[in-house]
Amino acid sequence: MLANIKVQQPTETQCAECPIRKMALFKRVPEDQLESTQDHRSSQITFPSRAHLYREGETNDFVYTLFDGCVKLYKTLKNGKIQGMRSASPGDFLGFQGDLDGAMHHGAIALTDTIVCAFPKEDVHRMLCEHKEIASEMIMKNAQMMAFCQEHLLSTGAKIAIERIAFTLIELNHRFKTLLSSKSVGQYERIIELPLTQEDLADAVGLTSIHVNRTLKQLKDKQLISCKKGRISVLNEKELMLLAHFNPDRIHVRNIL
Amino acid sequence: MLANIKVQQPTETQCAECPIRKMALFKRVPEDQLESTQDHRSSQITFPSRAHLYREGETNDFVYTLFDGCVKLYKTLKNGKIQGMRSASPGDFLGFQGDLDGAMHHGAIALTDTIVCAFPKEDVHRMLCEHKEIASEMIMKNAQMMAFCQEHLLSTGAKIAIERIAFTLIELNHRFKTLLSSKSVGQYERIIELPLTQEDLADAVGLTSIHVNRTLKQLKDKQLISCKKGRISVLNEKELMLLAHFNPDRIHVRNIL
DNA sequence: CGGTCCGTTGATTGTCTTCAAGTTGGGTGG
DNA sequence: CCACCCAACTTGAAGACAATCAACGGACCG
Repeated sequence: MLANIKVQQPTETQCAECPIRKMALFKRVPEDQLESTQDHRSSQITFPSRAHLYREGETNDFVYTLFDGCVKLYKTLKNGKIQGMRSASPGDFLGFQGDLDGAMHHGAIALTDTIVCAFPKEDVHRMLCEHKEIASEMIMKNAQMMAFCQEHLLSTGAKIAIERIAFTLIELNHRFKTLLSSKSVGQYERIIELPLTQEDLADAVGLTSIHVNRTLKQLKDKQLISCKKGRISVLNEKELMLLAHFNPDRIHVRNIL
Repeated sequence: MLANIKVQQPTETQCAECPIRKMALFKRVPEDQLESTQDHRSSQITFPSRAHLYREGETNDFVYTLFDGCVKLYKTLKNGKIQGMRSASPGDFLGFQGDLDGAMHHGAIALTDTIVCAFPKEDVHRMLCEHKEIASEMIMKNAQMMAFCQEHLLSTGAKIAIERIAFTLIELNHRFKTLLSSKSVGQYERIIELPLTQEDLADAVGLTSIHVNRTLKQLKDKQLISCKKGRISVLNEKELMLLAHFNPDRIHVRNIL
């Protein structure tokens, strides 16, 4: 469970000042009510890279809003094969599933040092009832996750290796780029280093890391990406988007509720 | 068999009498308020087999609760390849996506003659705000759809052909079985004919229909299934579940909100 | 009776996996 | 500082699995 290495922040960010709130679950909670939502929050917790937030098949008492970092959500088969569900980025809501009290349907492992805001699951029901802004936002977040999951499924089921890999890279790159450009008013690193090992990428796209390695080489030869240990960077977004059949409008959707 | 349980309603079913309401979006709306939700409903609509409820890339003014029948939800790539997202069954909520007014991210085509309850999209916002029971149910339905989509992704990304096919068949069979046993208090056809052509199944699992045909032959040889034109039946659930790595508790989850 | 949709089968090709060995680079402890 | 270690990455060769190409059968329908 939480027994992992967790460190309390010396000073916790207050919800009212939270820089990612505009993309998190409390987006629509009026400023003057934030104090009460904050009561639900048990704490900010940090996880070092490669630590588990929770494990597949085990129960976990918290849900999280990802505050900073990158977290791999994945499932496994009994034969050991892994399928990545999503590389979560700041603002993502983690750990919610239909049977809140049951064993987790997937695992979550930090790809970088990570900070999350934790909420006891027992409060989730109350939060959703008391704040219909949260319920609305939950519906929208879920719709976004659904859109992503379906594009991921399309990618995995109907594209060839190089297209799938291009898709996963360009989607994550696009997501981080949007985040960074909204955080820092000015400019941001034009080239982002995605915190993925080739094996993480292999899990995400449903291929072996060996074949991912060979395919990445093709992409490097075409100057579309660059790699170093545990990092992959997108160099040519336009070409990758074409290769990937990537349309940001299908995934990164503006909310309507 | 599916075709038999469908009853064409000469007069439209009233929400208060709706036999599938307990699994639909209005599950929790108090009896005495049903009249107002009914006002939102524009009509029951029937679609013949192989008609589109809506098409990918086009806009559509309604969302639907599937009342009777089976509907294939799918996406396509520009090269023509199709990936099935889900075979929807009665109680499923269709056509909702984050950008309600935008072009549909997926298409929906009837696999059998189908009856849906249609709701104008412009009322969706109001419905969710006015009835928090609907909002809650929406959140739960979405969690279920998410769980399914993720299992489907796991299946597509990490299993071999025979396992994927077994998974898709046993999952759909299990879903229909649950529906039928709750509809008819007494017994139901023990063997269900799933309304899938081999090509539909191929789309769902991300394989060619030729390879699906060969794999189905293996399953027939093992007496696990039987086929006729446009119908596939599960004969040995237990064996198929093992083959498929299928765990109903991961997908067909009891609600908690 | 011809047409069409769905299913079946064979032969061939190609993508991806598996097995098997390296190599590189960062980190650690002597 | 160097030696060592380990995880991540790289490369080659062989084989498995699924796609493609091609042809045919059978049921249903107008």
